[in-house]
Formats: sequence, C-alpha cells, structure tokens
Amino acid sequence: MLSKKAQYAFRALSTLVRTDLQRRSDGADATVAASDAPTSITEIVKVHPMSTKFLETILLDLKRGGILGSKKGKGGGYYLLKHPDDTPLAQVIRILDGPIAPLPCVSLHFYERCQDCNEAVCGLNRLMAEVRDANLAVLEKRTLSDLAVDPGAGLAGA
Amino acid sequence: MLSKKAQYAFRALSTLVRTDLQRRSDGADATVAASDAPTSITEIVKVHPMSTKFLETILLDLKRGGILGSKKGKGGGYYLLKHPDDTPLAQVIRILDGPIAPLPCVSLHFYERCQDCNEAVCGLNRLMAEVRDANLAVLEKRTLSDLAVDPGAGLAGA
DNA sequence: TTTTATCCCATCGGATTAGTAGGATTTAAG
DNA sequence: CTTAAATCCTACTAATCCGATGGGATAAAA
Repeated sequence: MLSKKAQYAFRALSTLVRTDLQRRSDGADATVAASDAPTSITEIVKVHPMSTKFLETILLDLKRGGILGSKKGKGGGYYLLKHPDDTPLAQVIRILDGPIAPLPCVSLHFYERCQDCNEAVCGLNRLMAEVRDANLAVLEKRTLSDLAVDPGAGLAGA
Repeated sequence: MLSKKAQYAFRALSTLVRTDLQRRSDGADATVAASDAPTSITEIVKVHPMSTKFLETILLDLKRGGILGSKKGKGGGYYLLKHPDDTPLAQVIRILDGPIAPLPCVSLHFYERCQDCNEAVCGLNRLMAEVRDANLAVLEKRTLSDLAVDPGAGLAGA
C-alpha cells in the first residue's frame, strides 16, 4: 500500500503538472522558464486540503530526489525540473516509500541479500521477481503526465 | 514489501507443499488422507529456522484463512486443505498482510471509499488500478505449487 | 524592513510489526 | 491413568515506523 506521503505527493504533483503543461502551451517557444512560474505550498493546499507542514516535508523530499526545483522567498514555490512525460511514477514512489519490490532480495534499487535462503534456489525469490516486473511494467511506463489527464475525454465507456 | 509474517508463511508452506505432493505420489489413489500426514511446527522449524511461537500464530492465521487444516495432540500438525495448485499466492498474502492493491479505493477485497478525491475523476485511482491488475495477474495465477518447484530442473538458462 | 516563501531539525503520539509468555485443550501412547 | 506432544488462545511487550507538528534559519521580493 502507498503511504500517505506518496498519496499526497501524487496529488501535489498533479497540480504542478497541470501548471507546467499550461505554461508550455501559453508561453509557446519556451519564453517562460519553469522557475519563473513556481507554485507555492499554500496554493497547492488550497486545491488539495492537507497539512501544510506535512506537504512541506514531502516536497522537500521530491526536491532532494531530483524531481522538483524550488525558488525561495516571496513569489517562490516549486516546479517540475523535467517534462512530465519524463518522470515515471516509479521514481516518485521510490523517493517517498522506498522499494517497489515485495522483497529486499529482488529489489533493483534497494537490494539486500536475504539471510536463511539461497537466492538461486529459493522459489519465493523467483516469484517475487515476477511480481516486481509486473509492477515496474506499469510504474516505469506511466508518468506524471498520466496523473493529470482530463477524465472527461474518452473514458466514458472504460 | 511483504511482512515477515508472509515471508515465513511462504517458507512453511513450501515444506507443507512438498510433503503434500510426496503423499499424493506415494499413496497413489488417495489411500492416505492429508489429515493422516500432518507436519508439526517443530518439524517445520527444523527446516526453516525461525521463532517457533511466531510461526505458531502464522499457521493459525492460515488455518483460519481456510488454507490449512490441523490435527491436535501427539503426532498432530498442519496440512494443506486443497491441492497446491488450487491456492493462489494472492490468498496467502491477503490473509497475512491484507490488501494487495496500492490504495484502499482500488482494492477488491478490502475496499474503502477515499475521502478528498472523486474516484471517477481521480487520475491516481485509474493508475493504481492498473498496478493492482498487474500484480493480480501474477499472484492469482501463481500458486503454492510454484513455491516448491525443483530449481534443478530446467532453470539452467533462465 | 516587512512579508512571504523555502529550508532544516527535532520531536511526538499513535499505530503497526515482530516476537514473547503462559497456560488451556486435545490426542496418542505407555 | 498418566505423561508427552502437539495445537489453540489471549494477552503482552519492545521496537520501529508513520503521520504530523513546532520552532526557527535563510532567502528573496516589494
């Protein structure tokens, strides 16, 4: 299960994505830099009601994780460092919740050798690696862009 | 990540599965009932070193969950209620760790409505349902039998 | 100089997890 | 009938993690 941290992160990011895509279409030809249109925590909380202080630590994590940039002082806030297409959901989850794999011994980014079991011979290992791959197939393909799609378009029958 | 409980459960189950398959091939034509060949906690711990008391609570959970049967008293122990092919890994995980879905609002067996977000319109919902389905594709297909396959056979190149 | 922000660190209560303790109950065997 | 070996049951505990909060330092704009 995703932690509250990750859930809140995705909500906040959905707002940042919409802002980012707006900016890209308005200021065509990149006349406006992302760092010139940051969104403050206060603004995000207005859209997604949650603890301001808690969101603060989350956005800081995302910044340290290389997903967000920030601008301090009046008029400051956070902004996406890359195009929303270029940040897979997996990256967000790893920053806030750690491993995606169901076992440390099959984790790609947080690997730990397992005691009491020979990985080459352990049936569970192999199966959980399958689960990991199934997860990553979705989480590495889907990106921040997918968070912000307008559900009014084309989902009627889905 | 799987809890220790679930990990231990899978280890214990792998032993029970091997015993079960053995019995089925030895006593051909079902001359021996599963309840006549139970495996005690003591025996399991000999194979998989872990806290006896902790394993006790785990096997009790699996019994309450409908996966194991038990026989009390001297010579007693636990045994599989069904053919190993007929217990998907998903069932074990749900008993010990609860929901498989990454969010309560996309869980099939542990559904909870999410506050602060309209499910029909929420982008995260849709994506996490995808993740859930990817997980279940593996966890409902793979069964206890897959836990106990002999890795000596046919995995050399895998 | 004031206001509005991010940044940083420490703490805190509650929940969960992993494991323990002690005994009641059941069954087989001597 | 007694003993031994097993499951069953309830409660407890220690440690960790999670969600959240508090107080301030720093930076930038007006």
